[in-house]
Formats: sequence, structure tokens, C-alpha cells
Amino acid sequence: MADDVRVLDRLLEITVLLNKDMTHALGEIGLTTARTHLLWELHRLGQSTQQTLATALAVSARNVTGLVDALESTGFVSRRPHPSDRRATLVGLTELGVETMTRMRRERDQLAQQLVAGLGASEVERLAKGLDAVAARLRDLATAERGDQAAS
Amino acid sequence: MADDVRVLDRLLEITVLLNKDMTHALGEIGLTTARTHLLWELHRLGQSTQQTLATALAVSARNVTGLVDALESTGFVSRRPHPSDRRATLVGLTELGVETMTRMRRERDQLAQQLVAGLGASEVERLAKGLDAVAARLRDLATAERGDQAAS
DNA sequence: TATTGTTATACTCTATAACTATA
DNA sequence: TATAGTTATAGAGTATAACAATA
Repeated sequence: MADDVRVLDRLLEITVLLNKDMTHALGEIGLTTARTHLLWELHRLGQSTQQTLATALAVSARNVTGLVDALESTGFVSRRPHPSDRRATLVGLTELGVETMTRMRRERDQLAQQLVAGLGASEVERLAKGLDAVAARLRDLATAERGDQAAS
Repeated sequence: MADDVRVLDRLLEITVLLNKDMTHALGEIGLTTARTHLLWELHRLGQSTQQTLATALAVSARNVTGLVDALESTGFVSRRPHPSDRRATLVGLTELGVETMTRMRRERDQLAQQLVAGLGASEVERLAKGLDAVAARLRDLATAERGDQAAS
């Protein structure tokens, strides 16, 4: 098999395996990937309106309502009225939410180490650079597609 | 950022971008990732029972019924009775199904080339090897998890 | 008039359980 | 008794459209 196809094949395999690993781990603490994605953004952005979250997640406002409903009822986030805009709602991490994010960051670092266990430091660096290049190409392709769409 | 975390971060980003790219492309020909996954397996295995497909996709029998229903009504696969086991159904690619798979294989090869455009041949080879190692580690982790489960 | 979030509705993927027809 | 596939039911993620409250 040609090396370029091998790269894509491995990436697709890793996609599936990573997804399974994470879904499994999250299931044990009552989270799903979509909800966790929202938690990460909230952790990154700090307290935010649902609109902001919808934009950050590139997802519909309705979708955010559902995710926040679920996360609120399981105690990871809380809603409070926006102080100056009475249309808006501010969503923030609860204590449980913050703890969970802290633990997940640690687990992410652990997984990151495990993934490259057995590779030397210089190999890891090369791998990171290779993946940077691939990610950049993919971003370009996405941009080009959006351009096509706009033109049509 | 440490290189190991950089590797994981890039992999996660690539996962998302690849998924978007493929979902978008598939949407234009009336397919979804789940249905396409089934088509790939069918292409690989040849005509198969739904049981076989359920096992190959690691998914419930009910799920396969739904996917085959959808693919049949859109003309990508057809069902016919199993010649010797009257309980079973054989699913096969239609002409459209075969054409689609042929085209998709070509597009996959094209995408594979684009992803590593700008990298030299030896870099691509190194990248492939690095990803081989990462995929192997992930497979190990999945196996270890299954072992834990069995033990608990 | 535009924006925020919700209700209403719908589609896809997924699962388990019960059931039918066959082995 | 076990297996292949279906019907029934349910939950999660996603989308669009209509609507109420507010800007």
C-alpha cells in the first residue's frame, strides 16, 4: 500500500479507536462526546451565552438548548440570567463541572503520553510536525469547499 | 505545548476535520457515514447476510435492518433470499452501489495524496510509521480495557 | 427589525426486548 | 433450543421553522 493511503487509513482507524476510547470513558461519568465538547468550550471561554456556545460549537441554537438542559439536570453546568440583556442566559460550569474538566485534562495528558509511548522524543516531534502539516492541509480543503459553495 | 499533547490535539482536530469533509462529500450523493461504512464492508466482504454485516460493523442487528432499508430505498443495495437458509437475507451492492464504491475509492486516494502534499516521500513514510505505532498503542489500550471489564 | 432562547417537529444512528419464521 | 430478521420502543444528536420576550 502506498504510504499516502497508509497515512489516511491509519488516521481513519485512529479516529474510530479514539472515539471508542473516549465514549467509553465518558459514559462512566455520565457524559457524552457532544456534552463534553460543550464543557470544553465553556472551560475555554468561561461563562458564556448559549448563542456564543452555538457559534463556538458550530451547531444550532436549538441543539445547545438540549445539551445545556441535559448538563444542567446532571449538575455539570448552571444557567443564570444575563445581567444586562434580559433575552440572554449565561451558562457556567458548576463545581462538579470544574472538577470534571480538571480531571479530564489530566486524563488527556495521560492518554497523550500513552499514545506515543515507545517512540523517541525526536520521533514524537517529527510526528507532531507531520500532523501539523496534515491538519493545515485539511483546513485549506475546508476553506476551499466553503469558497466553492459561496460561488455556486 | 509538549509534543505528546500536540500529537493528540492534532489527531483530535484531524478527526473532526476529516469527519466534516467526508460528511459533506457524502451528503451530496445521498449517503451518511453509517450507511457508507456498511457499503465499504459489503464491498470488502461481497454479498453478505445482515448478521454478518452486524458483526463486521460491531453494531446491533436492528441497526443493520435500518441501514439496509435506507440503502435499499435509495438504490445502493438490494436484498434477496438466502438460497439455503430461509431465515436469512443476502444483501448485495447494486450497479449504483458498485459504481459509487469505485468512485469513492478513487476519491479516497485523491484525498490521501492531498493530505500529504508538501511533504517529501521520506517524511510521508515516517509519518505512516508513527501513525502505525499510535494505532497499535490504541489497539492495546482497547484490549486492556476489555480485559478490565471481563475481570470486574 | 433583529436577536435570544424555547417549543414543535422531524430525521439519523444507536440500543434492548419481544416476536415470527426457520434451523 | 438457537438463530435471522423484524416490529416496538427509547434516547441522543442534529436540523429547520415558528414564536415570545427583549433589544
